[in-house]
Amino acid sequence: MVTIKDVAREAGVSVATISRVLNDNGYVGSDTRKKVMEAIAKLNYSPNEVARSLYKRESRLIGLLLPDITNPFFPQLARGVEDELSRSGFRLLLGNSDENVQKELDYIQTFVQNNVVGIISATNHVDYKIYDALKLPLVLLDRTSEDYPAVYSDGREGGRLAARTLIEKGAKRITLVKGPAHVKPAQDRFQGAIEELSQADIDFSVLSSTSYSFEEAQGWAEELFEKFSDTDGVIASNDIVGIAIIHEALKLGKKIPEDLQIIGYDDIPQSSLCYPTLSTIRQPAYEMGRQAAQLLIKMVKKEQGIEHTIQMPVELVERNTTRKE
Amino acid sequence: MVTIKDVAREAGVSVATISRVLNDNGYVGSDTRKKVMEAIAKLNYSPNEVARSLYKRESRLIGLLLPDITNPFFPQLARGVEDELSRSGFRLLLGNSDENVQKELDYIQTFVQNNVVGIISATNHVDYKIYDALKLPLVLLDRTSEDYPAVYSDGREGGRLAARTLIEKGAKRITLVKGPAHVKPAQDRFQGAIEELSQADIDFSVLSSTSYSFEEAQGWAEELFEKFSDTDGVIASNDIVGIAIIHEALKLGKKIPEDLQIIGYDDIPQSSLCYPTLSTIRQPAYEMGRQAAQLLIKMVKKEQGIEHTIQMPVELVERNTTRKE
DNA sequence: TTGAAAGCGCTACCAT
DNA sequence: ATGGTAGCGCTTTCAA
Repeated sequence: MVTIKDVAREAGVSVATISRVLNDNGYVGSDTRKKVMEAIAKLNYSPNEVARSLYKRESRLIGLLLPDITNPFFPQLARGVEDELSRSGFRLLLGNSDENVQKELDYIQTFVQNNVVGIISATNHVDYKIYDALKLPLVLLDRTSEDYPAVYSDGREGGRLAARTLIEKGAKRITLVKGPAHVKPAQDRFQGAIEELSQADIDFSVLSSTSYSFEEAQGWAEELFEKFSDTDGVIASNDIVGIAIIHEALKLGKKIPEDLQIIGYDDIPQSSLCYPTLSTIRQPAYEMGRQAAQLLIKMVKKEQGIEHTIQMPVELVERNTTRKE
Repeated sequence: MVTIKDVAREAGVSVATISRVLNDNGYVGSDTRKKVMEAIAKLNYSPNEVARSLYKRESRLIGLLLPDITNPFFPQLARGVEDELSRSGFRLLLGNSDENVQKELDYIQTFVQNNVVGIISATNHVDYKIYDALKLPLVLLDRTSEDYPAVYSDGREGGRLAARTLIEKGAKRITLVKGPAHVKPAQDRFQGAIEELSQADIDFSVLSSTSYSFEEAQGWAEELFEKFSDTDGVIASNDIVGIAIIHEALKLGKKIPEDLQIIGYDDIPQSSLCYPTLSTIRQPAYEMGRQAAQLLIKMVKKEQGIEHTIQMPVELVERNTTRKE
């Protein structure tokens, strides 16, 4: 390992001088600077971030906590975060919590132990106490909060929009699939849908799905048609479930969207690749990730007048599981 | 921040003693140990990993370099890596390279600067020189290599299997979709398929797709049917492309699998959720991630008799885009 | 404009 | 069995 001392020796100056040119502060004579630059290049030196971090008590690392990167909504978020972060030279320490408080605690702890300069958390099973004790800038992602800065999309409006769309397009016996109770955004969209549905002259039923995993989605879909076989409009708790429902409906010989309309939530990439393509409420996941990263960076830099929460708009994406006019 | 000194003061012993109980080495009297434990608990102390890392010249961090977490094959890999790594107390520094050599270099550099104890790389646009200079344990993932330890699945056999399956199931005019030339595993499966196809009495054509992105997959699908409209069997370069092809075929009114059989590659989660469900060659992505992590950990621990490469088996998953006997 | 040296929090060696 | 202390690689005073 080549250290600052080696560079100092090579350039014939002190380590203090090397540090000055590295960080571009303090006075350095132009010929001295040149010598130093040459030595750095010659030895192919790059400073040890760990030593830096120890002294300054802060690294260039940011902790990102996700429920599960394997759920197709999150890679987009993660990518948005990373792209924005790396523009400012920050790197990502990644953890999957599986909505498990213990794992969440463990990750938060190692983030702190590694001097991360801030944390972005997209978990739902949040134990507030963890975060209250934290001295670090924190941004909640895909999650509303009055207590902490947060970036999320308008779930209630999304739910309303989904319901309104199905109503307008003539569905008469709507089934609303509710997501897991502990997942806050799932509840928001559910409430929004209920609201809209309640105001309309329309029959509807609620099916409760308690997870979002691929494996179980098919189970919910089967259950849905067993319990509500005559439904002609389904508001899915998210796109994964929506796609599973398409699948199951076709298996049962239903015509989409003639017999049955389906609307999903999220607009994950595969929603435009399934058949028929899934109409859905789009959350701008990548953009949400970017915004969260931007917000966090501002907090880290202690900029003034930072937004406390950023609500992103949702949007109806009409594809082929809903009727054209 | 509470440091080892605070704990020492609280417990009325020296920092050396604290360090001993922390690392469980050297002699510590049982009552002293007890006092120390109490002080640690009382102050809610947890050691600064950065200071540790600086002294020991190695952290508990591992760098994971992926082409793009947004591609649905990779979250599985990443999760396998993480789950295995975290069992041994390691944490993940994550980077997406976009197959861009400069980004790859940047990430590798910051990995090193942060004292990572090893690197797992799943990139294809590898600049060997980067890795040659590395003093760190390195495992290549989803990638064959004679020069470095690697974990990958048997792409050639996978390609053969895909072709054999279509031939056996009676496809007569097969179209083979070739993946991007710079993606090594894509070439392996392509070669395998060519091999098998060449040995059979069968007509086939090759369509070259130069990317794997969702956005472009549809384009390849359209192109495929423009150029080879009478094909009755498609070997897709991966599942994303396979799903796009299903989609396009249905749009054109083709019956699957009667008129057209399709076989994908990877077995990403959504392949069992599309309609009809996609027959495919499964790569055990999660397991590959785990194996890579295990291998790396062994290297880090300098265990003896470590495998140099691990080839994982591929497997035909028969679903509904191929005919039943 | 430059250098010497203290110190970030920890580990490990050498004393005792 | 325990304590003192040097030193990991760096940044930042303070002096010169």
